[in-house]
Amino acid sequence: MTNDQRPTTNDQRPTTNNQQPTTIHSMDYPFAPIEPKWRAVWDQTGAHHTDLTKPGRKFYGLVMFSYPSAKKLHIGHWYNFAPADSFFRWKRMQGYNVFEPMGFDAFGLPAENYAVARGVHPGVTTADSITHIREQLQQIGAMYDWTREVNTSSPEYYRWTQWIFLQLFHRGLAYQKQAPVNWCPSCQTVLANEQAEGGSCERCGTPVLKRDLKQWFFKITQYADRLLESLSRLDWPRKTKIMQENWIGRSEGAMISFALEKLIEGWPDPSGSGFSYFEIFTTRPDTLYGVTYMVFAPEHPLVAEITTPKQRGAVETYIDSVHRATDIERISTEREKTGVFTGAYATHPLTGDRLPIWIADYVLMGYGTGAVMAVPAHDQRDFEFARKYQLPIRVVIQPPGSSLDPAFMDQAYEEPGVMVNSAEFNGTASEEGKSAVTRKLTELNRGRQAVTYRLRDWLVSRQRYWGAPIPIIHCDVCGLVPVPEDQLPVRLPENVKEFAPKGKSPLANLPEFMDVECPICGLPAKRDPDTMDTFVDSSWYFLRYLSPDRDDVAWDPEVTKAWLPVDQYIGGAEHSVMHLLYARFIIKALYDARLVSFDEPFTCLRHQGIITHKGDKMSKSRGNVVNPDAFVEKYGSDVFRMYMMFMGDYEQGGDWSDGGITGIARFVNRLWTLYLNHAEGAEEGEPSGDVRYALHYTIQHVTQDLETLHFNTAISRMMELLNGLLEAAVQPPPLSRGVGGISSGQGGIPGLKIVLDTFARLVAPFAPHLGEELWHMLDAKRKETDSVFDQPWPEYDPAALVRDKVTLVVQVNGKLRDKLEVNPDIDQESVVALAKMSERLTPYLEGKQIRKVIFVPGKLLNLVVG
RNA sequence: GCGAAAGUGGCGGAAUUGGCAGACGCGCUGGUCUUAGGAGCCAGUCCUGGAAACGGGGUGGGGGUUCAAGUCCCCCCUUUCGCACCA
Repeated sequence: MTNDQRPTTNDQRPTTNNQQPTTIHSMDYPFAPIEPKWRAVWDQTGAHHTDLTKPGRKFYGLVMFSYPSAKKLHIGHWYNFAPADSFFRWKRMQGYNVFEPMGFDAFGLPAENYAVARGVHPGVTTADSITHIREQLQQIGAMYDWTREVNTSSPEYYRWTQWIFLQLFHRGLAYQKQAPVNWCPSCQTVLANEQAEGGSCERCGTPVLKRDLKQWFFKITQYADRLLESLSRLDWPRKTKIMQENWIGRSEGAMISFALEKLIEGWPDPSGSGFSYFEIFTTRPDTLYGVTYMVFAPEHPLVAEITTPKQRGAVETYIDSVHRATDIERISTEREKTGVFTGAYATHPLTGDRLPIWIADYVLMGYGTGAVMAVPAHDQRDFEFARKYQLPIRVVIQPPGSSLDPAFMDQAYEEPGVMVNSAEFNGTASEEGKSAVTRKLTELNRGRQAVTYRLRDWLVSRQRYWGAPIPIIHCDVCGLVPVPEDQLPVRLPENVKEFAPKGKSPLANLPEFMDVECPICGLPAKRDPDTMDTFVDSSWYFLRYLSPDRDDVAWDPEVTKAWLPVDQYIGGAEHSVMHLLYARFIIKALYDARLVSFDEPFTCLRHQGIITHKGDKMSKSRGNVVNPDAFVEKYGSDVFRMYMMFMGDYEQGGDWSDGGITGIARFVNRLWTLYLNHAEGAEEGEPSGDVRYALHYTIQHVTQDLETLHFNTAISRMMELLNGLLEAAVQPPPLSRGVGGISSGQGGIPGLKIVLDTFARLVAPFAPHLGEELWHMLDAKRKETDSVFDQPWPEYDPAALVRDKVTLVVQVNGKLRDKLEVNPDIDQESVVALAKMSERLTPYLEGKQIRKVIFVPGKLLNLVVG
């Protein structure tokens, strides 16, 4: 960015006498009548109703739908929705057929907790909230196609959520299993792993407990590799992709079989040796010779089988204490590792050594096989444990150029090195050793190459009322029986009195809900009392937006094929893992079932930043919540939304301050005043000179900035244009002013009409009501039903951006010493000649030798002298 | 501990490929109009010396590369976010 390109800078302008404005009537932009007027017109003309049967150049613009957990739309919603709408409106003016839907993620704990707190049925409070929020949403003036609104808590919607569950069930992707799961004692329900990050409930912050319960899972782990692999095809923030990668947590290594010293029923004995085998996963098969003991997770099913009578008491006491600990305590890395010996031994697959088997809480049942080989010399956790319980430490990887003595080690050596004490592998580099050892184990049928993931299956059942009932019937004879599709939806009973959480689903206490006939055998059977995780609802809402009224299918295949995937998805980064990963999984599963023709739902994703207030996240408890309504009422919706865009980088977020909004209000007033005074009778014809340059400069930059969601700088560029126009229109400046300014050379501005028409179109996506109003002010013949949003987005003419004079910076020894007004394609020789003549440069050049000349055409000359 | 991003005036924030640091806005100062001004308009506003012209310094700290560094490299500090015994 160089000054000479700035349309409004005029640093060489001579001071002029103050000339009083003659035509400016200062008055405030009357948003109060104007904004509702245009909203009514848009409603009337169906301006925001997208004809989905004629996609044309389609553009599916999506924001994360709102969560009616309270009655109010908060500033975070505005910050997500309003700038996103500006982007989508711009797309529309670029000629895209834009579809911008809105709906309500109305099921779930927050909505239910809100209802419970007030003793009212969640259906009532939700409907109430939706009514209020919809009104507030309408104030934004966004292009929402309200004819396609969805509400995930309506039977018309959750019927199809249940249908999707059944599709997964039929494909073996929805299954029930008994497992230690996260239990939130406050919400009285189980949670998915993603919702219990760090051991606390994602909703209420309560530490979660482990409970062994039978629950429904979606087999997302089956898609781990594909979820990982197709990330590379997505235009998503790098950070979001990394988070998903980390969450999936692929790691390569080996599965290795260790023999027990006895035979246990149900456990493999492939060699018929009379001993059972168990597997462990390791990423370091090269350290296999350094194993000195084995560790099982306390929950490991073999523990009960192998524990010797002598150790039984200690083992049981230990397991008990582990179960009482919350996950927070258990996973804290601060805490010293604890464990206990089981009395049992395993046999090393290569050396035949006896290895004591311990249980310890640092081994997690949910990862790998729930058992590990312990190599204290080369794994810090094993090292700490071995030191504490005086277990042997055996060095098998030697660091380059030195040797390790276990007696003097104060931490494990985890880096690569050379294998030692490893029989035939001695001297092998550890990296190479990984595959060499795995190969040997494979030959001996005692191991294999393997990949494991951190990702766990998605636990989807919830012991709560306000959700979509799981469409499964439990029959003593037939087992798990899917509810026949023609019987969907399984309606959530409405006349429930006690929906507060009690540890099991409130539905379990309703015989009229629970008791059914088995659809297969006709005998009495029970419904599943649990409801689905809300993230199931939100994993497919973008499909339903396209066919919200269809009661024969979940979505219209033709329309879906034409409109999806979503072209631009905008929402909070807090959904980087959960919602976005779940939705990707559901879409891939539906793709495999040939129910959709795309396997990634969101081609391009961006996150808005977070708006803080006084440095903190806004929250009721901090008392720093900014109420958008107050500002909308005072300044109007356009000013409010533009200020949010102007505050800073959209993807960065920022700190709210009341003061700054006046800057935008002034801008809008000044712009409005300009049109008020000049719209009528503005000079026809083509703009020329500096005005033409400034206009095209603005078009270029606003366009570029919108492309990258840099709303703040786009608005700055428009402010510069306005400042320049006001100066030119109000005070015809002397001819001699600097190149940067707008000068007409006469009283008026030639081509002002075109300038104003273009400006109205530029500002329209940012301030839709204002844009519409300004555009209509320009031509009395324009009907109310004509819309600026049906006008083409202005295009800049590169020729208009070519200047006949540019400011060339002259440096001496890298320091700025002069500026020259020159022809842009002037050559080095001429510039040096000009520089030598410059009086300002004389003191720096006199008596010196020019040793080097650096010339950047049209920009800079640097003379190195000495 | 690991991973990612960021640190620029009183404040929010701008600055293609390294090429005029501080655009735009808030706030502040002075002026103007006014019964009044917390409205509008005009001028000024990184720090520092100077009446000015014009100098000197300056993008978290330290070093380096370069004619030239907010931007590239190395070390350090701080903040935010994410993950956190994942074998």
